[in-house]
Amino acid sequence: MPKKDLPAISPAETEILRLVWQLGRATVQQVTDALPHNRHITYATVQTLLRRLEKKGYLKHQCKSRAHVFSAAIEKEAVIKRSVMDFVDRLFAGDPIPLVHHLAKHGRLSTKDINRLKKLIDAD
Amino acid sequence: MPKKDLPAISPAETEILRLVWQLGRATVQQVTDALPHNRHITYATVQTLLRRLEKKGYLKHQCKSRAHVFSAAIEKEAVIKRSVMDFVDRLFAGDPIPLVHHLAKHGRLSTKDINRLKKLIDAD
DNA sequence: TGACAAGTCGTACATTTGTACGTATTAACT
DNA sequence: AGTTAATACGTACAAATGTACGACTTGTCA
Repeated sequence: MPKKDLPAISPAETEILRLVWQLGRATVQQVTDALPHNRHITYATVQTLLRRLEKKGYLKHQCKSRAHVFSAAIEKEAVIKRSVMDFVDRLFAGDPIPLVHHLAKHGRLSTKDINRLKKLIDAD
Repeated sequence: MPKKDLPAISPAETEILRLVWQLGRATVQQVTDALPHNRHITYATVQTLLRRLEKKGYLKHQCKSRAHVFSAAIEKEAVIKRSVMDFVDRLFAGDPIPLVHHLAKHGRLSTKDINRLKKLIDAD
């Protein structure tokens, strides 16, 4: 059983963590390059965030020549689960329906998406 | 047109703001009483959070005798919209599908809910 | 009319967060 | 072997955050 009490993760850290998940494994440079173009933080900042994520237990790294290659230290699913739950609790008192409803209403979820989801659920 | 650049809202503040929305209008005491029982922060803390929310422009208050009665100063929908968008951007690169999928997979959304949502969307 | 309870207001303070600089180190190329 | 380009590491620091205390104020009730 993995540790249950991970330190909280801040918004900026979350953003960086997601990039590492997306890249699978990545150096500071690669994460920096993967930032959205409208997001302006320096290499050094990304580095700090990665270090903090590692200290908190979310990431680990191995050395590939001079550079550190970061990758997930704990299951992405677990992190997402907690993040989503926290978010839904805070903003929607724990009820996810209004959240999904909101997404649907604001054009972020199409009827097609809904059908897709239905299939996903039925497949369980 | 209302102000577009509201100061960011912190997690603890979000929690309190939601309670005010839920209560409609409420005193510090009422918000404190409305906290989940496992949530242990004092009256004074709630008060500080409410004050900050007001300074940031999310709440306003009127005086009812000795007590301040707080209520929303800007549309709840707008706040939720921004919060959800930020959250989805950070954790899911802006794609809401994985979020809903996650909710579905973890028993927080039933097939019935999905159907309800479908109706909601179709009704638009 | 004087005490009390309820409430606000100013303030505090340790921690976390966001952002980053400069220095030391080292692989690699000339 | 010396220079360079890349990288980590220690450190910084203002602002935001989470949490709360104590002093002052005032409506209320005996």
